[in-house]
Formats: sequence, C-alpha cells, structure tokens
Amino acid sequence: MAERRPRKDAMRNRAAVFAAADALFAECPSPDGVTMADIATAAGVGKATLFRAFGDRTGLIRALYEARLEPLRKAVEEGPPPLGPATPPLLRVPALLDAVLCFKLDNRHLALALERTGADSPYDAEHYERWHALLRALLACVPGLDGSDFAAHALLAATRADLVEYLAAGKGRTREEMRAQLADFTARVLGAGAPPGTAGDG
Amino acid sequence: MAERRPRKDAMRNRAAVFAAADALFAECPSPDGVTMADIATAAGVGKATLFRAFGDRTGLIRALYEARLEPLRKAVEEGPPPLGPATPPLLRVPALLDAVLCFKLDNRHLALALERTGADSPYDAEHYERWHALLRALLACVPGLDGSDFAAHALLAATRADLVEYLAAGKGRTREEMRAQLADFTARVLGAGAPPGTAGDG
DNA sequence: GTACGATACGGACCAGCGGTCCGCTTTGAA
DNA sequence: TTCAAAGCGGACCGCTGGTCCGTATCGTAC
Repeated sequence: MAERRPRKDAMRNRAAVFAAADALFAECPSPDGVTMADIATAAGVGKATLFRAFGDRTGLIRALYEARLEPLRKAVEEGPPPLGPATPPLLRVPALLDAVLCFKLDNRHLALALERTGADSPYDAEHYERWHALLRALLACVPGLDGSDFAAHALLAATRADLVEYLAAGKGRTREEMRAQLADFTARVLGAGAPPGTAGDG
Repeated sequence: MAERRPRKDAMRNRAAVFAAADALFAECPSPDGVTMADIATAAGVGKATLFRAFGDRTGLIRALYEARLEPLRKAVEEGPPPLGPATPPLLRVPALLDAVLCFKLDNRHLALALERTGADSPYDAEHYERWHALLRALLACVPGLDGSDFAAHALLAATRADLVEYLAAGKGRTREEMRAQLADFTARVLGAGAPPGTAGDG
C-alpha cells in the first residue's frame, strides 16, 4: 500500500480551511476580495498550509466547489428520478438544468470564484466535462435535434455563474423567475422537433 | 470651449498602444500573460501613459475591444440586411448571432481578455447591454416564445468567448462547424412553431 | 511513559503585478 | 525665441500568489 493516512491535524486543518474559505467567499461581494492570506488567517493556519494542501488558489477553490457539488453529482449518477438515470431524456434534461441552476444560485460565490479563477478556463474543469457528456448523451436521444454536442454546451452556458449572478443580484430576478425562464428555454430547445399537436405543455 | 483637441503625441501614443496591445494579446495564449508593462514597452511608451490614457487595465482592454467592434456595431445599427434594421426578426436573429460568433472567432484574444478581466463581470459592459436589448426586442416578435429576456441572454451565452476558445482551440472545431451548430441551435430556439416545409430531422 | 523519525506547520520571505508620483520633455501659440 | 501648459516615463509603492526552512506536532516503537 503506497497509501498512507494523513495526520489528524492535517485533516482538521483541511476542514477548517474549507469552512473558512466558504464563509469568506460567501461574505465578500467579489471573489477577488478574498486573498489566500485571508483564508489562512480565518482558518487559523499558516499560508503555506493552504498551498501544501491544495497546490494553489485554483486548487483550493476547485476542491471546495467539488465538495459542495458532490451531493448533486451523486443524485444525478445514482439517485431517483427526475435526476437519476432511470428518467427518460425529455424529462431528465430539464431536471438536470434546473438542478444546476439551483446549485449555482445556492453557491453563487463559489461558482463565481471558480469560473473566473485567473487564467484557467472553466471548461477545463473535470465536472464540466461530466455535465456536458451526460447532457449530450441525453440530447442525442431527442428527435430532430442536430448537434447535441453544441446544444449541450449552449444549454449549460445559460447557467453560467456570472450570468446567474448578474440576473439575480444585478437585475433582481427571483429564484423562481429564473427557474421558470430556464425551463421555458429548455423546453423550447427540446420541443422544436415534436410534431405539431403533441408538445402540449407550455 | 471646454473641448480641447489632444496633442499630437498623445494621439500617436494612443494608436501605438492599441496596435501593441492587439498584437500582444494575439500572440500570447493567455490574456494574463500580457502585462501593462509589456504593452507599454511594446508600444514604446511609459507605463504611466497607459494608465493616463485608459484609466486601468480594464479600460484599455475595453477601449480596444470596442474599437474593433465598431464596424459590426455600425453594420447592425444602420447597415443593409441581414444585419441591418430592415431585416425581419426571424432572419435577423440568426444573422446577429452568427456575426457575434464570427467576431469572437476573429478576436478571440480580445474577447477572452475582456470577459475575464479581473473583477468585472462581462455583463456590466455597455456593449453587452446593447446586444441584449436588441436581441430581446427581436425575440419578442417570435410567436410562442416566452421570456425573450432570458432567451436573449441564453443565446448570447452560447457565444461566450471562453466557450468559443474552448471549442476552437481545445476541441479543434472549425469555424464553419461552429457557425453551423450555432445556427442549428438558434433555429431550434426560434423555430419551435414548426419551420415551414422543412423535413429537418434525419 | 518516553524517545525518536517522519510529517506537517507557519511566518518570514520573494518575485511580479497593477497602479501612482514627480521631475523632465515636448508641444504649439504668442 | 519664449514660455506655460500638456504630456511623458521610469522609479516607486502596496499587495498578491507562491516558496523556504527552522520548529512544533503526531504516531510509533520500545
């Protein structure tokens, strides 16, 4: 076994850092307002500890984000409908997008920090690939929908963190308004191939 | 007269800075790799000149971007169809989005630099408001399309610079592939009312 | 309980960035 | 030619992400 369990204090510090970072990002209006030194101080650890544990700022944010995302990921991969795998595509796609939107609303600060963390494209993140691959596969089942690959990107782009932030904080959109609008848009994309008369709901 | 013409050297320097910055951003893979000092050196001016002329880094990038965008803006506001105002909405919307996509492809470096310029949201830029307002107005004419406001945001999000960069550079998509896919997607959004005579699927 | 090697800690430290300041040069009109 | 004002530019500053190394802590073998 090359695996060696980390020391207790290391684990405790890791948890403390997560908590502190989460709180700080939540408080601060702009992710850039939160420095690594801030996080270290708030967590009661030294700066070097952050970098040792997470590599760099991006690594810390990403780790935190993925940790928060974990429940949703699990619900999608092995949970019950409408998120889980047993759901038919035409229902699952809107459910997925709605879940992503809600997650971003609930974790705006983190999503924002992640998506604009310096030089890294948000599209390089592993979880994006996951969402995209899944969505693409589902869209491929939709009749008449050409280019499911791009459509998946486009639909996910509609839930970009800074757009969500802009609409929610800047434009005062409520959560339910945004959910309804995204659902409308999604239905529009999904439903164009349906023969007239069958796609009744609005 | 409150207006006083700027001095010759000031104008010449401004032009030199534009040229240098454009070239540097085009060369450098990441916008962050281009520093203000780099631009100043390449333009043959002092750093302070940059800040005096443009306020800060964001101001410089924004000014450069808007300058490059100017022809397109004009074409949209007073040009001939399919971009100009005389075009019926169902034709103009795809034309606009295609034009935006092409612009971002042609100016990837600038668009990327602008959209992730530190703390500023790309949605605060004036030109975004312009595009959105226009698109929204056009979408409002599309029968059966609820939520033209959000739909306009979502369609524009499909042309985000980092997505374009990701698809073009990372995934090797050609220009024409991307144009076609965006056109498909746009048509899908526009055409939920069953496009006449098309046997599209298959 | 104690001694000891490995592991992790943390604050001083560094390079590089955006942004500012002030003495000097250029400009253009009298 | 003169001269005031507009503009210039490189030294300078504060702050950031990131690193280093002496030191404290942990887990273990005795």
